[in-house]
Amino acid sequence: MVKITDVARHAGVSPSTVSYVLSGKRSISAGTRERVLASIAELGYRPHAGARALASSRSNVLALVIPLRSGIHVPVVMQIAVAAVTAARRHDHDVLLLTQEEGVEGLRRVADSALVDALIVMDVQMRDPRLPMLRELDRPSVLIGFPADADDLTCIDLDFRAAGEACAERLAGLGHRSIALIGSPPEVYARQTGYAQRVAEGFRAAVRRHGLTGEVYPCEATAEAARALVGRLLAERPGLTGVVVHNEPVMEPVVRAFGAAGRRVPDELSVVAICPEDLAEHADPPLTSVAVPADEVGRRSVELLMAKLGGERVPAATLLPPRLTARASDR
Amino acid sequence: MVKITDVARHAGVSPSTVSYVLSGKRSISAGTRERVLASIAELGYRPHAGARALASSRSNVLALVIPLRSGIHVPVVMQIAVAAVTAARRHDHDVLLLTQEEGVEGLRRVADSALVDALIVMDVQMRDPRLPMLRELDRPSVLIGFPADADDLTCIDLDFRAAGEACAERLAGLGHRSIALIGSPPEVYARQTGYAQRVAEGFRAAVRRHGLTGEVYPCEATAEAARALVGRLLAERPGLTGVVVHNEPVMEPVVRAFGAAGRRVPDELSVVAICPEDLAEHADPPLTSVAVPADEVGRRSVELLMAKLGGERVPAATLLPPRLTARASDR
DNA sequence: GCCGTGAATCGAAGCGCTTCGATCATCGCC
DNA sequence: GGCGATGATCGAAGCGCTTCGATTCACGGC
Repeated sequence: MVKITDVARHAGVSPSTVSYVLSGKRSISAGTRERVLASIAELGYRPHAGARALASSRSNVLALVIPLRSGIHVPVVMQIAVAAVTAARRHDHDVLLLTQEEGVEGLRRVADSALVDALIVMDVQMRDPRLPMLRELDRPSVLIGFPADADDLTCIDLDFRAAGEACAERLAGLGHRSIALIGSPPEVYARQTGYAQRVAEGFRAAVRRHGLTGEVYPCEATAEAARALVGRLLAERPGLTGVVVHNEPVMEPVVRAFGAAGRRVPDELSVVAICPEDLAEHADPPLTSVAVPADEVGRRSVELLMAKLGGERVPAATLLPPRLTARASDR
Repeated sequence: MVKITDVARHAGVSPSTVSYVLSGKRSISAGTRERVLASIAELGYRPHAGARALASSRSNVLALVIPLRSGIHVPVVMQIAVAAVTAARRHDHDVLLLTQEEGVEGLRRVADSALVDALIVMDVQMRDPRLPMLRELDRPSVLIGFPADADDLTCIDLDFRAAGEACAERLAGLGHRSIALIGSPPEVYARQTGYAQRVAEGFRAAVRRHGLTGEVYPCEATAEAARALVGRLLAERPGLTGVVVHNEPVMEPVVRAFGAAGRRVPDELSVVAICPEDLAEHADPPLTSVAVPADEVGRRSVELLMAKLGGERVPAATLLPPRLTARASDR
């Protein structure tokens, strides 16, 4: 293994000079910098991560806690994770993967052992047991999702309330009077996951404001459940002309089931989805949708953490505004 | 921050004794051990990860490289990742997440900087550019997937050839004479991803052995593509009575499309899938399938690495035998 | 009663890096 | 022409842990 003293000797400088070349924390003459960098390249030197962490009390690693629960759409989680890793690398950091299962204790472990400098926690619940721990930790964190009592914690997410609202508004604007929201699986509402409730709230608010008929229907994330629900809607809500779907695995089966019952999309039924952009684009027909900006959530979580690590103050709440893209599923 | 000297003082022993209590590398009297453990608990001591890594030249972190490519089923990747993290924790290790994007250079970086002790590389291609690097690295690695030239590298995966064979065998055993394999998207074959080719090989071998009619049909991972392909099969292969599907997003649309064309599953068409167990179970009808054992792959990758880190010799190839579970989609 | 042996513990060195103060040369300025 | 500033570099301390002798003590065998 080649170490900093090897580089120093090879370049004819002291180890501290090599360190300063690498960190840029003191000025170094151009000539010396060149020589040192050349030696580093020639010898293939990589600073020892542990030694660096020990001396600088910075590990350059972020923790990312991913959810394991049912009812959440796995590709979105993955997309956030990949975006976070990519963003972290741009800031010369790496990402340590933790599962929900590790719980509160896991957060304390990686923080107290100085394994990580900061934490990103996904799928935060309204009353999340991890919040007290995150508050008392000496390391910065960012929550993806909004708990009931966020106050001093830094949170980020799509503004799901506004998203639900925007979808209902869209249908109202197109003249629909009887609409429905096909939402997350019942267990997601049951465990007080903020985003599902907020979509429903926003939806209901717009329904009220426009004097529409509109209900919220939770739905299991299976094609079968989707078909069953569509059957029920056809029976109970004969005048239904517009549907908002916020449940990825169910979107295509819903469109198909309505079609099979003679309610073709978009001619006899308008559909608006809340889902990742690519899913809406590649659907048949392409769906008018509010994008779930997973990439942006992942990337900005990291950027918030970097700012905090740099001593900057950041806004406590980052609510990404919904962007609705009109496609071929409504009229 | 509480450190080992604090614990030592509190327990009335030397730091080295605390260290030996924790590592178990030397014998410690029961009384001393008790006292030290009590002090650790009382003070809430956590060894500093960086210091430990520096002194012991072990970081207790594994790298996991996940794929980003299209055509691979995201939930399987996630399942492997979660299983790997869970298994790693059981062995007191953590997992660092890397993306394919980091490439060969990323592997060298985390290995040479001693950030990780060992590596797991997913989605290995037949001729994978990362192989030479992995060979010359001084750290152990495990590949998920089999490259063309694996020789000294440790690899693990489902035996996809045997899986393809088992599915065709199953249909042959039920008396079907004209069958098809609906496979991965064309780009997956094009980039020489071993598993897709191996399923096809196994399928063809069984077809030949039983004198069946059987072809392989790549298929994009969209419902639309599935319906188009089913249309084509109905036209080109009127005598078709059995189908093997190895393409998760397409399974349900295929069953539906055949059903819509009057070829109900299982009465007029038998379907056998290669997919994760839960997907097959929750399909409608539940599908006879060979399980893709993502959990086991993740878990055993970690166990192989742990064995290697412990100096044990491990088999170069671990081919998990396919397990076919009969359900309601064939007869 | 002495010695060898093994168990239990300690002290000190050292892992590879960062960082702080000190040193020394250079420079512009009054 | 001397002086404070500024820039460039060095040396040494120290980050918190593991590990390698060395030391001490108790005990059994002869």
